[in-house]
Parts: sequence; structure tokens; C-alpha cells
Amino acid sequence: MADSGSPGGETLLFLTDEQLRKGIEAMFFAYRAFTADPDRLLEEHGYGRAHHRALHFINRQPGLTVTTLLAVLGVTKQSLNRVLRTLIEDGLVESRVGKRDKRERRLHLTEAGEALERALSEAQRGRMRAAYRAAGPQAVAGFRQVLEAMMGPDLHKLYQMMKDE
Amino acid sequence: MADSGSPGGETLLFLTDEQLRKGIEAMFFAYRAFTADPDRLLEEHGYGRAHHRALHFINRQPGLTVTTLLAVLGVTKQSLNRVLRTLIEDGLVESRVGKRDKRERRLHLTEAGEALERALSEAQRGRMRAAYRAAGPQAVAGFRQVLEAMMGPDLHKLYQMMKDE
DNA sequence: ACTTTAAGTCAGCCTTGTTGACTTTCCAAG
DNA sequence: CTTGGAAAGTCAACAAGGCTGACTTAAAGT
Repeated sequence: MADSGSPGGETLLFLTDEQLRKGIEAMFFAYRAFTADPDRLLEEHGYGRAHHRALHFINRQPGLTVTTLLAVLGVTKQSLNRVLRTLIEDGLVESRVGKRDKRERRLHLTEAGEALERALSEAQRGRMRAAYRAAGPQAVAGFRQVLEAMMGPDLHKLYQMMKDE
Repeated sequence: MADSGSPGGETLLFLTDEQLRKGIEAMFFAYRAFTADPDRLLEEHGYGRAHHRALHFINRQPGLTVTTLLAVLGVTKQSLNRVLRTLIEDGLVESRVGKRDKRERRLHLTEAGEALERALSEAQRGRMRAAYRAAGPQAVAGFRQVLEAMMGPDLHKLYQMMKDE
């Protein structure tokens, strides 16, 4: 692998404080931009970021159970329920009793749910696509590598659970 | 600039929906991990993420004015003030009357403020450093490129305002 | 029959964001 | 030198979305 280090070193990166701080700030600003577009859309529909996250992962894994969604989102049952309830009442999400295990509720998006999810996702993907095109394929690979390394083993497991590319 | 056209093109990016969604999820999970370590520390001190952000940027640009900080953080005056007040009361931040313009308050960290900032930052930098080392220098460059492209011109301006690497 | 798991609910709390209205202090331009 | 606007700060009220704790119901598992 590309080496930059002194003699014999694997890859001595010059990780100055400054560089790391710039990375931290880049995360901060980029995340803000990253959520800004869907946030605008959500507001028009009277929803918040929490609703978006639920819609996203239900769309990704149709039929997932509440417990799984809980683990993926990393929030409490009570917190999720508030959000999930409105989505179900509004007819965006459907909760079907599990076939093998009748205690489980398997979550699905309705047509309306899929429509909103698509709109939200499209806003977000638009920005992501633009950034990818501006930065180029090499950069994209690096971007993903760093993010995956940053999330640590536990979250990486959840990350990989999601329908693969 | 990098082309994506078919024959002879630089590098055709296969920006499938799936890839973009994976990128979105990577941001989601990575950001969670990214804030988790300082969050733990903050909790012990009775502060929240908002305090961290204020400390970070005051440390970065000692003597910045409230208006500037407002712009950088992207929150309302009232929201910032609540946080800033406690930090000042607790002796972590000092607010000095501007020399040229006496309406301004220039913000500085006290010794105690610097100490906490260092601890918080160190937690965060630790994770960042590990991710960087795991991914390698090439990946790091790409990571930054994509994030910068993602934040858009307005935030990028603020980003660059911060003390350069 | 008993225990555990999945889901859901009620109540209450906290942080951090928002609006809107208003004051004080100070600079700067007319 | 007055007056308009900018910088800071404050009060009040509200909402989203986290949290804990306690408890119920239904269905599995043992």
C-alpha cells in the first residue's frame, strides 16, 4: 500500500491535530448539508427527521420487525413508537402480524409511504450524486472506506445487514 | 474534469441507487459513532452536544464574535445564548468586550474551557485517527473531497474560514 | 404451568431547536 | 449631534425527539 512513512513504517500518516480537526469539521458541515434537503421536504409534510429515518430503513428492509428497527435506529421503543404510530395512522406504514411468530409486527411501506420515501431519498441522493461526480470515483471509494472504519464494529454490522449493493 | 462518458471516458461512475443509498447509510452510522464518544464525556459534565460545538469553534477561532459563531453553528441567537450562558457561568468561556467595536463580545476559552475542549476533541480525534490509519492516506483524501463537495458553497465558505490546516 | 419475548402505552422529564417581541449599548452616516 | 441600524442579550412559549420507569397484553418456549 502507498507508504508515506519514515523508514520501514507501514504508513506513517502525518495526522496533525489540524488535519484531524479539519476532518471533524468537514463531518459537521457535511452532515448538516446532508440532512438539509430532506428536512425541507419533511417540514412541508409535517414530519421530522425521525420519520425519515424510519421510512428509509423500512423501505430498505421491507418486513423488518420493530425490534430490528429499534436496533438499527439506536433509539428507545417509546421514542420510535411515537413516530411509527403517526406513520401508521397517516397510512404511510403498514404493520402486519408476523406469520411464524405472531408477536412480531412486520413493517412495510404503503404506496403513499413509498412515494414519500422516494421523494426524500431523491433529494438526498441528488446531493450525494453531485458530490460523488465532483470528487470522482477514487474519492468515493476512500470516502466509504473512512466512514466504514469510523463507525466501528457494532454499527458496521448493522450497516452490512442492510441489503447489499 | 473527470468524465463519466462511456468510451474513452475517464472513469464511468456506476452511481446506482444502491450505491447512493449505501453512501447515505454510511453517513448515518458514521455520524452516530462520530458523536458517541464526546457525548459520553459531555454527559458526565452535565453538558450536551450543543456545548461541545460551541467549545470547539471558540477554541478554533479564539476571539470570534457571537454573530460569527451564530453563522457557523447555524442556530438562532436564543438557542446559542442558552448554551453560551451556562458555559460562561461555569467559567469555561470568557466574553470580552470588543476593542474596536464595543458592541461585540469576543469569545475565548478559559483554562478550564480549554481542558474540557481538549478532552472532548481527543475522544473524537482518536476515532478519526483510527479510521484514517485503517483506511490509508488515499482514502483520507477522498473522504475529505467528497465531504467538501457535499457541503455546498455556503457551508464550504464557513468551513474554509476556520483556521487552515 | 411458568417464564420470557415482542409490542405497545402512559406519564414525565430534558435538551435543543424554533418564533416573536423587546431592551440596551454602541457605531456611523447624515 | 441626532438618528438609524447593528450586536448582544433576554423573556416567554412552543415543538421535536431523545430519555427513564412502570406496566399491559399476547404469544412463544421450556
